Amino acid sequence: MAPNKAEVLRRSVLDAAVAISAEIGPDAISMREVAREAGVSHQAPYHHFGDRAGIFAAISEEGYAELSKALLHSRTHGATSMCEAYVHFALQHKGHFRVMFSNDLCNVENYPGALVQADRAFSILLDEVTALLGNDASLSEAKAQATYMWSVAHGLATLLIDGPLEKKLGGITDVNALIKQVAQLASASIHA
Amino acid sequence: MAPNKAEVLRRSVLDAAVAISAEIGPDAISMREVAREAGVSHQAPYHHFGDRAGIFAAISEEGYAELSKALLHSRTHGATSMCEAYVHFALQHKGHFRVMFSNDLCNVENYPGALVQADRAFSILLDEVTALLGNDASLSEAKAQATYMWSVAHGLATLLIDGPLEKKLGGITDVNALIKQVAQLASASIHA
DNA sequence: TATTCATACTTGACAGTGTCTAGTACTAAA
DNA sequence: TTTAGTACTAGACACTGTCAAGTATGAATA
Repeated sequence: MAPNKAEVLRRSVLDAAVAISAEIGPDAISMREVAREAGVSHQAPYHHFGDRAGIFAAISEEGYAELSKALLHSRTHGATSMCEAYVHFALQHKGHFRVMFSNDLCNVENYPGALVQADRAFSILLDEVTALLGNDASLSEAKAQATYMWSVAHGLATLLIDGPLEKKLGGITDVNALIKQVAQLASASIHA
Repeated sequence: MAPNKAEVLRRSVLDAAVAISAEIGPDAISMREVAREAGVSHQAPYHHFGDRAGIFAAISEEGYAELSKALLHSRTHGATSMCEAYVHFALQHKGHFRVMFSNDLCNVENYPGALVQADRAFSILLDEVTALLGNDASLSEAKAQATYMWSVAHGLATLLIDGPLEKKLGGITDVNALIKQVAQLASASIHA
C-alpha cells in the first residue's frame, strides 16, 4: 500500500525537523520553516502534530524506538557493546537524540506514545544489567548499576555531541576507540 | 565600593535568566522577559550582553567558574567525591548547568571568557585523574579515563535534571545515596 | 447520482520575539 | 561649558507560534 499524501507530508515535516535539529539544534526547529521545506502552508503541520511540542514528541517516540532496536541488537554482546551501541546511536541520530533529551521543549512524560518507547528502552538496559549481576543482587542495586551504565553512555554521548569535549582532548584522533575505552571502563565496574 | 546602577542591572538580568532556566529551561529565556523582570526597557540588556547568546555566554562563564570551585574543593577527597561534587553542582545550579551545555543557544567556543573557565574546569578533572593513575600511565590513557569520569558525572547530572530518570526508578527515595553509589562505581574503574 | 461529512489543507490575523536604528538623559573629563 | 562616552528609552521590522475561519477533496451514505 503506497503511503498517501498526508503520510508523506507528516514524514517530510519530521525529516526536515530532524535535519534542522542535527545541523543546528532542536531550538532552531520552527513550525513555519518545516512547513516551508515541506512545501505547504504554515498551518499544515498543525493538523498532524497539534503544536510545536507535538513534533518534538513524535521525534522522541521515533528516537526511543530506534534506540531500543539498537540496544536489543547489542545486548547479546555484553555491557561494553551495549554502552557503545548507545553512544553510536546518539552520534548517528544526532537530530533525534538531541530532541529526546531537551525536555524543556517537550516533556516526554506528557506524550503516552513517546513515553512507552522511552520506558521500553530503559527496561532493556535494566534487564541486561540485572542479568549480568546474577540472582544475589537486590533490585535497588540493579537499578543503581543500570543508572550508572546509562549515565556513562549518556554522558559520553552528550559530551561528544554538544559538550566542549572535542577541543579539550586536542582533536580526538579516533572517536570509536575512545568510545570503546570508556565503555570498557564502564563495564569493568559491573558484576563487581 | 558599592556596585553602580549598571552593575546592578547586569546582575538582575542574569539572575532573572538563570531563574527562568532553572524553572522552565534555557529556551524560555527571553530578552524582553528578563528586561521586564529587571524593570527596564526591552533594549537595556543589549547594552550589557550584545545579544541573547551573550546572556547565555555570561551564564556559562559564571557556571564554569562555580564548577571549578566545587571541583577544586572536592579534589582532596578523591575521585568519588569529585564525581559527587559535579552532580551536586548541577543539581544546585540547575539554571547555570542547563545553559552551559545547551550549545545550540550559545557555543561556548565563541566566547573567550566562558571558554577559559570551561577549560579550567576540565583541567582540574584531568589533573586529578592523571595524579590518581600515577606516572606509568600514558597521556591518552589519562584522557580516556578523565573522559570516562566526566561522562559518568555529566550523564547522571543530565539524566537527573532533564532525563526521564525519576519516573523510571519509581521515585528515587534517596537521590544523594544514588549519586554516591554511582560515583563509587565510577571511581572503582580508575587506577585499574 | 446527489448529499453529507470528516480529513487535509489554505489564508488571515494577533500577540510575542530578537534585533536594528535612532534618540535621550546622565556623568565625568577637557 | 563644552565634549564625549555610557547607559539607557522608543519605535520599527521581520519573524515566530498559534487561534479562527474558510476551502478543496474524497469517501460514505441516502
